[in-house]
Amino acid sequence: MKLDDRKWMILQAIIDDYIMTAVPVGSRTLSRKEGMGVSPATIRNEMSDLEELGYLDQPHTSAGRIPSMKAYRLYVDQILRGSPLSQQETARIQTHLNQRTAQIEQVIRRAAQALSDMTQYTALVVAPQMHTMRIVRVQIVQVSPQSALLVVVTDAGLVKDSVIRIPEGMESDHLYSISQMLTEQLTGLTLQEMRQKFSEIFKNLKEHRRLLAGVLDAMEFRMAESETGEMVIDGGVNLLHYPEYADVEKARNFLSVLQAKDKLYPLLRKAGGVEFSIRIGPENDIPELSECSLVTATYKMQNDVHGTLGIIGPTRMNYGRVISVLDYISKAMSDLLSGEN
Amino acid sequence: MKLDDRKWMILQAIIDDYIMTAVPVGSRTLSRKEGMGVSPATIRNEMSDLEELGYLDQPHTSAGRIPSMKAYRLYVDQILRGSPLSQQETARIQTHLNQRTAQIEQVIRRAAQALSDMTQYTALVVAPQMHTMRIVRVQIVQVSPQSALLVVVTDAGLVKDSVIRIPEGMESDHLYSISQMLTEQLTGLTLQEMRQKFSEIFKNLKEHRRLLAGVLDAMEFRMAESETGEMVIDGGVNLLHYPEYADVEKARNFLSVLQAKDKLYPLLRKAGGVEFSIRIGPENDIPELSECSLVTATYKMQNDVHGTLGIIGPTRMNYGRVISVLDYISKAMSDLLSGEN
DNA sequence: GCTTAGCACTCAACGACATCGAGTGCTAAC
DNA sequence: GTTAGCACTCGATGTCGTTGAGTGCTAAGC
Repeated sequence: MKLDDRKWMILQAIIDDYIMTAVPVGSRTLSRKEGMGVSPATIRNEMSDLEELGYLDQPHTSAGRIPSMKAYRLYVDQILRGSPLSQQETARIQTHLNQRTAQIEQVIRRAAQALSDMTQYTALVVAPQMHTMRIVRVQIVQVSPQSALLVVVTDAGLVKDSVIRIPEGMESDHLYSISQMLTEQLTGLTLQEMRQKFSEIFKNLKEHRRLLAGVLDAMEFRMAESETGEMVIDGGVNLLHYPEYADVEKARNFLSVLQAKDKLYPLLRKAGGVEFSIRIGPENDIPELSECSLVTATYKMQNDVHGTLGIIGPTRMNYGRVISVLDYISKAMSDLLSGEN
Repeated sequence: MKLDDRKWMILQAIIDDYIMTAVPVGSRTLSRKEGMGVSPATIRNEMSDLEELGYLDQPHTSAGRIPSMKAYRLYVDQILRGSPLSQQETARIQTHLNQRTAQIEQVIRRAAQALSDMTQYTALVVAPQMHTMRIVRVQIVQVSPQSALLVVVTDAGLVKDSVIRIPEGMESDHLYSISQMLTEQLTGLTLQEMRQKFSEIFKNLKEHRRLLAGVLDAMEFRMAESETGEMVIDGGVNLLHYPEYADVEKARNFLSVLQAKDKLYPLLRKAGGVEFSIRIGPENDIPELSECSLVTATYKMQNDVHGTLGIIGPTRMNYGRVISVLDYISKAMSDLLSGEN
């Protein structure tokens, strides 16, 4: 099953060429290439072997060969760890990221922009999952007679806020003491655990039931939101530049999948944790994306909380480069998000 | 220049048909239609007249006619005020909007979803311009030793917040009194006027320069953001369903324009204020959108602050329906946003 | 025994060409 | 003023041969 050196070289050359051109590559083309000191005929023999081994596919009899999914898999496992980025490129990424990025939401959005800009594929970035974080502080700030801002700070340094309604006639001092109490009671709990605790709190503080119900409601809503909502997609249009999507039908399907964030989300989540994950073609479970590959990496915040960022592109994507870019940006994000906030 | 009844009826029939099918309509097709008691030949004569008057175009000699921009203009001016929506439809819109929509950002996002869902075109919604609003309250809430949440409440009921860094060792009480002072000083000012006032404040409170600089910075940033950033687009992919975008090139161009929000923004702004604005084809200034029409409406918040919502679709769009939907949703939004918050 | 030249074969892509049909404009009859 | 009839236009569609890149196989060469 192991490929000898020449087979491997030829396979690599085919993949490289196909990544560039998206056109099936034939023996002549290949033999003309630099450093390939053999005739087309020889290459044909080797290609024939490679096809039998399952590394090459032939769209139709009189066309060249294209790499199979198995070939990409091998290639990717071998190649992993792309060449480092040039000074220029890292600089370009930094200008993306360095634009006043205090809030996480912004960091995420900018990272997605940087990713799609640098790779010309479609970028996905998901925020860290909130329910693994622990509450550090809860504060309710009145902003009008009928509304207040609920601020929740977590141990990952994340600040989430939502406007809630409050019963008319609520006094500011009151809100303050309730905030104190909530902070005291909820500190150290995950948002999940918080839910149980709340029923307890409800019993003790009947008179503020309406207010507390609003608070709980808002927190739950935020959690639910972060199950699917906190994902940024950038550069969906990029893929329309590639011949794979010369057909509007396909283009539309692809873009529709991007729209359905709730389907995409589990895919990204699943890859979380490990440093890099590469899923080629049908390896990802969404049928509409069976002609795409998904490459993901992980970024970290404080206290082991982590999020995922990734690239979707055609299976023939430039894996080396994508990995380099993901590597760099994930590190940059981790630095931005854990050092401070 | 005024069209007699029959010409007008024929023109209308042509437009209706073309809106449905996107195929040039010929005299035979037209004469077969219900209520059109004349022969193809007669219609041909009328069409010939209409073409001379500039209401019809002919893509090529042996094809049917398509309505010109001038025809749409006439049609739209005549038709304005579409038929009201059915019970079912309004219900559908309400399920979109009624999903726990406290914050403006959410109302806007949901409205965009509702718009694109109901029309199957592309929806745009821009937030009200911040710099016309007046400050009602400023509050700084500490969330960690080095950071705080800056909350600004405006007279339109809008709440904007941003995380800012604060000098280490800042006391909570201090932040409170500074908040008080800022509220006092800035109340009633527009965000624009606020800037001048700030230099004054700077002089009086030298010791808190760093903090105040952070506050000013964040407020300015939010303002700048709201110049272009606060626009939501939904259903960009919808247009790919129409034959106008069967060509990927065109589809890509269109989607790219949507990406460039800063170009789109002035277009929407320009239409603000008036109840409805319809710009057909080249009437809007973006060349890439010369085959599209833009229909916009206005929604209101408290104190004369208003935002814009609109639909982009092919010139042959179903104007009647679009206007009905815009009308309904803009009113619903106004209700949601001015009644409360 | 591997490499390569030669050759017959395959097949998508492309262009030329005929056909088809929806649609037009014009004229003459109603 | 309306309509039937007719010749004409022209994009769309389909057929068919041609082209050329590519293959597999065989036999000669190193």
